[in-house]
Formats: sequence, structure tokens, C-alpha cells
Amino acid sequence: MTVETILRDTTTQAAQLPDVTKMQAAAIQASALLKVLSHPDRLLLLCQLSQGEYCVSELEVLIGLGQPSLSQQLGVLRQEGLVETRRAGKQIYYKIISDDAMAVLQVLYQRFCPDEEGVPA
Amino acid sequence: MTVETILRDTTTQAAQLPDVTKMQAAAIQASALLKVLSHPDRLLLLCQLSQGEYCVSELEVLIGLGQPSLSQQLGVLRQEGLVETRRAGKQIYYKIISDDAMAVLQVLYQRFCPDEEGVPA
DNA sequence: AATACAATATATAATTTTTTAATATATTGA
DNA sequence: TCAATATATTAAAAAATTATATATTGTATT
Repeated sequence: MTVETILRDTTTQAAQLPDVTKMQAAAIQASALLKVLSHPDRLLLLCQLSQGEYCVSELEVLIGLGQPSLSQQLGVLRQEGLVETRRAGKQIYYKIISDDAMAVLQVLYQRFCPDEEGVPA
Repeated sequence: MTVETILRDTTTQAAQLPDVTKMQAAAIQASALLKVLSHPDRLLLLCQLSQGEYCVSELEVLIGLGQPSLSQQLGVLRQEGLVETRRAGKQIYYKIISDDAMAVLQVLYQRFCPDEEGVPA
């Protein structure tokens, strides 16, 4: 089956698709973001950070990762431009600065973190 | 810094977070989905499939992947339960059956595929 | 029914990349 | 000098990539 056959066939939506080159460029960008998120520890880190700023030692306790591993994963998030740091004395605080990441996190939260009723008083 | 210190500190939101175990389980599930999506060819395939059903030979032309590689990536999508197949004669048609995947794709589309004005007549 | 071809899937293997994890060391600030 | 964090190193393991070959299933033809 040739491209022409497909494009000629008005019963498919192929003729109305955005052109493949642009889609490829977008797919490369998007998949790079997803790759960063597709790691359980990093994703958990971002979930935590989606709720506010935390310093490394707090994250270490909350996530349960050793310090070097944690710093390494935070380094990945920094390199990819998903988070930003702020120093306060000895501590370094991290927060999310990527809207794209936040948008994906929100969908994941809706889909994978079912609302639970708070424990009634 | 201890867990107790963090949880005692009402200035953080830590005390109100869902417990870490549940978050971890969700993170593992979610990151598994993201991992499947975090591959440019597979993501492009899913973008295409988000617009309807296509058979392998159509995808081969549209995505520009060789047949064995394409079948292999489709196999990954099948194994992960993201797509379903239907045989029609010699062709095998694929479509997306994962709502989770569709939800993520939709966000990606909004974020990475800027609306273009259609070519005016 | 026997043959041949088309569409798709699977297997194999070689190569290269990534990941992971542990340990050590460096940097910066109090 | 200690606490908090980052970086470097390295060994080991796991994954991805690509190419090629082969198997399966269905259709068409004789």
C-alpha cells in the first residue's frame, strides 16, 4: 500500500492529519519529557514537589531514597529543566517550574490516585 | 531531619499527604505507562492511532518505520494493553483501548502540538 | 487440494546505550 | 569542624536498536 493510496482514500482521516515531520518533532520533544517522568522514584519526587517546595533532606525521608541516589535524580530533573532550586542556609529547596510536567502530573493524579475520603473525625 | 519533624511541622503540607505506600504503588503503575509512551516511534504510532484504526501497512507508510521494527513496537503496545487488534483478511487493524493512554495523549497534544490554522481555501 | 504470494509476527544475534547502585570525595554554609 | 548537598567513579546489569531471517495466516489461482 502506497502513501498515495492512503491519502487518496477519503474514508480515512489521513489526508487531514498534521504533516508527519511536525508530528515527529513534537513526538521527540514530548517523549523526552515522558522519559524523565517514566521512572518511579523521579515521578514520586515530582508528585511530592507538585505540592510545594521541599529541601533534599525532607525528600530523603518522604521518598525513602539514599542521599546520593536522591541527589542524582534531582540532578536529572534539574538538567531537564523541570525543577529549580533555592538555597536557604545549608538546605537547598526544590520546586517544579515546568508547566508541561505539571499538566502531565495532573492527569496522572486524576487517573492513578483515586480520591479517598479523608478519615472522618 | 526526621519524619517526625516533618510531620509535626504544620507549615508544610506533609501531614495531609496520601501515605507514601499508596503513592509508590500509583507511581509504579503510572511510570510503567509513561515508559511505554516515552519512545518517539511508539508515541507517534499512538498519536496516529488516536485518530482511528489503522492497519500495519498503513502505519508503515505513515510513520516511516520498517515492517519488523513496526511490528515489534506494536507488540509492545499490545503486551502493555494499550491497543487491541482486529483481523480483516490479510490486514490486522490496531486501535487504542487504554483510557489512561488517551488521557495522557490528549494533554501532550494540547501542549506539544500547537493548533495551526487550516490552509485557507 | 496444491501452490504461491501478501501481510504480519516472531526469533535471533550483535551492538550499543542506559540504568543502577555503591562508594568515595568535593563543595558550601553554619 | 560538622551538616547538607552535589559530583565523580566504577562495576554490573538491563534495555534498546537494528538487521536479517523465518514463521504464520489468509487470499487467490490453478
